Amino acid sequence: MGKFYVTTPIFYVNDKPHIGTAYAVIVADILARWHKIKGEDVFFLTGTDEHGEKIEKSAEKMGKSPKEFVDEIAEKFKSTWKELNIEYDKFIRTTDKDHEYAVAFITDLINKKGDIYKGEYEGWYCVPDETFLTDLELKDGRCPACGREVKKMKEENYFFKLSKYQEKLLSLYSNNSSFVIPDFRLREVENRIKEGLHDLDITRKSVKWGIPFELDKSFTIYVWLDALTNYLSGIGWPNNKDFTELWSNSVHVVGKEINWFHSVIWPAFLMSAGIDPPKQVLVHGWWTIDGKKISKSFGNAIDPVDLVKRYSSDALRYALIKEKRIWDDGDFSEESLKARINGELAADLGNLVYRTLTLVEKFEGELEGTPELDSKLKLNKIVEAMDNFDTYLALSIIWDFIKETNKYVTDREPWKLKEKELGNVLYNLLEAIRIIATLLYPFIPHTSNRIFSQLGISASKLEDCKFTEIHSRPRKGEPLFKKV
RNA sequence: GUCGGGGUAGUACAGCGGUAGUACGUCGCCCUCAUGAGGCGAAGGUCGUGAGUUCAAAUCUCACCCCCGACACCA
Repeated sequence: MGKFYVTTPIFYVNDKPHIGTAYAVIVADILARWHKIKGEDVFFLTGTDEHGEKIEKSAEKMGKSPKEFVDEIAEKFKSTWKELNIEYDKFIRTTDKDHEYAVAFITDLINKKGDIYKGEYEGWYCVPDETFLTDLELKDGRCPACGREVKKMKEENYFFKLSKYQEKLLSLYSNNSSFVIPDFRLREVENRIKEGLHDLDITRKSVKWGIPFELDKSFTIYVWLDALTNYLSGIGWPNNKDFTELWSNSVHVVGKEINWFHSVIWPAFLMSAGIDPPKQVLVHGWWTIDGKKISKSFGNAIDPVDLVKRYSSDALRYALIKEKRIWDDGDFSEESLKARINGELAADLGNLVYRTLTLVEKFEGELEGTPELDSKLKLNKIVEAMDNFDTYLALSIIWDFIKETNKYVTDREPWKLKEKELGNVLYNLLEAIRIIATLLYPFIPHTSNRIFSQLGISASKLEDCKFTEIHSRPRKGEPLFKKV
């Protein structure tokens, strides 16, 4: 049986979940469920990144210990994912003991390889951002990220020999052109590497809230070596010996701002530790809200839980996927969400199921016939699109089939038919709906399950997406979507 | 600044060498099983600007303008 391992970024607990974080998790959930209906053995990992000075300070500001603080926020993330109907297998926290063990372990492997050295950093440091900066990076003498003052620093630090892996990384990309999806993100990273890599600082001296750096206890491990290792510790590395089967089928869903860390730094760490790189990094684009960038502080950072409560998790999931391709940027607006609920979910899909089941309930004959709609189903194209992570295209092709099915109703005018002729049309409609519900399951699982239940059947798999025989007696239920 | 993406119908996008397409919106028609749902049709674009290559350019080349992103802790 095939395996599939999908991860989301682990989210920094200094912030609440918003539409952007929710998006990465929804994409991963859709991929996970897609592989499940393909009959594969799936593992879906998400979690939270909980170390660092910012967390320490935020906790202090709220009069809490860092541990109390991160416990609370981790719960907030978990409950949000529950609202969004996210079916993850494990929620990892970087404060988990087994994760901390794995980080110490990989650090040791990298050190034994001779890739860690003590060096001296001289330059600028932005305290609130915990970031070292070069002269070039400063903007008007200030931190380019936050605009605050920087101070001159001369500090000993530990470095990872990233520069040593320049050629190896480039050959990883040329031997595996789909390592980073989409390809322009691979080129972006490739070009930057060709400009030259410099070694990476991997420790912090001033930060207490972190994993101790075993080589020198006066330091803690800085974010990337800690956070990235979650993808291994999440599936039981280093003690789980058969983690390789999952690992060789792994996909990291990440935002474009952290592509560099996942496509360059992470494989370099792994090469150093003697572990294969993940199979693929899927880089998603960003959302604007009503045309404006998501502001970190407040304002337009829409709460996904609020949207779910006012509409539904399926409506939100559908709208986010139907709005843009994964790697594109796009705009989210409640207006467009409503338009999709009314025009697509309610009118195309909901109404199709409802009108069909009304006809079925009035009909007393046999639900059997000859497949007539099967030629309209472009199953291969859907599978191909999904395998290329083009969820947008896949969903569009499924929707074409829904439209064809509605057209079939108009063309065959079942309200004028009776007996065998009517039974044949209803047979075609019910089988089409069953297949539609199956294909939509990864995207809108709750709705699919409601359709299955109205059809009187249990959930079906991708291999069942063909016209067969009907053995159940469907019963009409509530409309799937109400207009808003 | 360097690198990358983009600029196509009112809006969102696809097409990437051979008579400009899809969805939504707008307008008209048909249907009545259905959630005022469904189906059909029409209007609407000098494809960012300028030059070049070609029998032929949204598509290739060059220059320019504008928008967005990455540049080492923004999902």
